[in-house]
Amino acid sequence: MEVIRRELADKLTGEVIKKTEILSPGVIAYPSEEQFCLQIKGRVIEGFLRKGKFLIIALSGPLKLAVHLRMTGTLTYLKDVSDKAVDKYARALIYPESGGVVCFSDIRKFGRLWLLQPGEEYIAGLHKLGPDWWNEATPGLFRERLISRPKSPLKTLLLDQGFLAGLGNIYTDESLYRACIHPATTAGCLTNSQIRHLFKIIRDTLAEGIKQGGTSIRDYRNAGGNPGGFQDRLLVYQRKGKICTHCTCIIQRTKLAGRGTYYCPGCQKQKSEVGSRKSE
DNA sequence: TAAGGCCTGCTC
DNA sequence: GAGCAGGCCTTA
Repeated sequence: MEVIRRELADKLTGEVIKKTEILSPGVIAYPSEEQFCLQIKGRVIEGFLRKGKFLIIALSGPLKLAVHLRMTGTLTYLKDVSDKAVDKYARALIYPESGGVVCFSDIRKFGRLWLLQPGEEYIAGLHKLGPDWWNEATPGLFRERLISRPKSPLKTLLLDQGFLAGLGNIYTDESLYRACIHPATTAGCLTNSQIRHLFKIIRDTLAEGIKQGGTSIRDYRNAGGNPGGFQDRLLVYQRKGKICTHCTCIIQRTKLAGRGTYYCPGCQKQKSEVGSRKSE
């Protein structure tokens, strides 16, 4: 989402919204489709913010357009408005006055848009988000929050958007692998130096993902409609049965916090027994 | 905290 | 046909 935010900010800041087409019922979470189209028309796009996995488009008024892509959503800016350019999973189209179209597509129909007045941020659940991993988190804050939930497994905490916002399943597994920490390790088991190390690894992993333009295992596309490159750099995620890049173990897949979870049984030892890598 | 639900498509 | 998928909400 950070990749998309940056691209859209470059292309669309200062544009005026001419009209909107809703192609799939239910894609507008709030307000009604009719009110959404009515209220958004003529607004100036003033800026692009992000909180966790939400994109927040600041509009004149002031209004906020919040977008969540969930699993398979994409938000692309197309210069060509013809039907050929808009894919069959397009759910909503937003037309800037100067041409082109912003296309919200979503195979699984989980993604949603909200048009919010000041004070209505809670309707999209924005108030439940913890500090953002990229913009707001600090090692001290991370430590403080880990201490408050000592019995929770790290996999659960890192995926919890109310704990700290922005990490999904891929970045969680990749970060824990890179930090040599088993995903079931409980927060209370970490030493201060491990906390600082994990914090740095998570930020580095996010930085690499952003630099690579995101992770396109299947459906993710950036705002230009192009795939990212981080999927080629994944070290554990979706590598079940393959050999660990650091030891001779086979990458395992299990289920934790209700999600498919990949780890190396050699590098990521369970709980109090923390793994290590001589090469690092 | 775990499971089910929302949806569709892909892989095995 | 079964199981899985970059997420998150509701219910039990």
